[in-house]
Amino acid sequence: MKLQAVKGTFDILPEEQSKWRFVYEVAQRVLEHAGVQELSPPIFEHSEVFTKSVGESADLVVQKEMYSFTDLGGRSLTLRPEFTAGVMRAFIEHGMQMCPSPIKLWSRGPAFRAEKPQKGRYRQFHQINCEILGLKHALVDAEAIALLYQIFSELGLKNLLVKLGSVGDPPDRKAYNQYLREQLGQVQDKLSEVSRERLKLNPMRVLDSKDEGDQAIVRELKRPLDFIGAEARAHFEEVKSYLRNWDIPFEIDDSIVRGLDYYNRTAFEFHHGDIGSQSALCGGGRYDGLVENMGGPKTPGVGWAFGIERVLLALEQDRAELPTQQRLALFLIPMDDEAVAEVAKFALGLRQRFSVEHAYTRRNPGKGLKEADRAGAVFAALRGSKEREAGSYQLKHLASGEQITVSQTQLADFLAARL
RNA sequence: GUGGAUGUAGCUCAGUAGGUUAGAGCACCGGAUUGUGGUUCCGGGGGUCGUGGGUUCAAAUCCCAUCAUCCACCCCA
Repeated sequence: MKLQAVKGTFDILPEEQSKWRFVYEVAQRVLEHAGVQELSPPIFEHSEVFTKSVGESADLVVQKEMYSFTDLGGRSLTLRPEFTAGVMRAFIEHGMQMCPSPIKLWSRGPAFRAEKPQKGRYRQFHQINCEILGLKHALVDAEAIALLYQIFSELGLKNLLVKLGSVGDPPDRKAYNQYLREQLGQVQDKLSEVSRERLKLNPMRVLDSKDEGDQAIVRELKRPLDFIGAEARAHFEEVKSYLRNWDIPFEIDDSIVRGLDYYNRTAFEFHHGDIGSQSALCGGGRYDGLVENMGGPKTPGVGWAFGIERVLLALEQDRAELPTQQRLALFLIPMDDEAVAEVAKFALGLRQRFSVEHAYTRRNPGKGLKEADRAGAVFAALRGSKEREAGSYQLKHLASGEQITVSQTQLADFLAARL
């Protein structure tokens, strides 16, 4: 059988690297300018790190999508399906609650879920994650959203849709779930099969149903927002007023829900108009109970993560200008055997300042220049017996064809002036 | 997990009423052109037609299975 990448995984090829770096660089700049520090947790953790964090209702769904294995020491380990749990574990393990609040942490890298692959949905995918811990203020929720908005804007994304909602505090959710069970329970036989299933596990997910019959029923019901308590409502209003004040456009989604138990109050998603069924670029929200759930000190927090694959898809869809590979500055062409060693040594010195490649065997000028073109070089420099006598190179600007003789001692400075 | 589409050269794709040696464009290599490139012209290499079975005198083509990709659903920490 021919070897190939595992289902749902892919190679990032050399010509694609620059756009990935672009996303990392923009995110890093925006986040670090805001005092967010990078924390890199391991790619795998004890399985309990993830099972503890997700809560019970999600167990069934979530566990079968995790890549878990037993190592040689008999430990049950899991490849991270997301960043939050690992970051929280690190936060607790290193006693970071002692740091001045808020503690802002970001992470990047691959994560793993055993889902059925599709465009924009892979088994190894890549995320940039951000958590702001230690404060309950609405200002922090707004800042988290603002950071994300700034990253997406600087990347050049258009057609962005920011959806904002609130899932309230735990008692509010309990009350709403109770309400849904009562209301939907009465019309159970009119619901789609999928929704009946959801009704058992997580009634709020019925609101997401795409079935038209379900939608008709759901439209008559009260929304999660109708159930949130006074404090959560005040918090929500405050988040909105910050965002308005900062000119960050958003729309209220009164039925926004979260798959996991640990979320409370603010929940948000960023969507992009047209990248197929996987339109969510990012999800995030507040999770005041999480750190405590995981055995740490009571610590409020807000976080988000976005998927790089989907953001790149969205950028392509928007025809955003992405940086291309950095061009090679100079390609050295040895025209006789003696020159091969000369250009190789010359290149070593020049590489302190420029990107320089050379041919590894003798070339006649025609071949050499063709090769320089293919390497994408800005300049080519030819070296043969005449140049050796003069201690020089024939330096050629490939785009214009302009060519001059430059002494080898001055070539670096000449290049620096012209690039 | 459910339903559907697709799979032929490195890439994009032709090629099926089953029938010599499976094609094109791009890319690659060589030559025209041994001290000056990108154009042009000529030539060349590269395929067990995703894989495995089956039907047949004969399969890229028909049937079954399997793997992979894509689309919708599902899920989405």
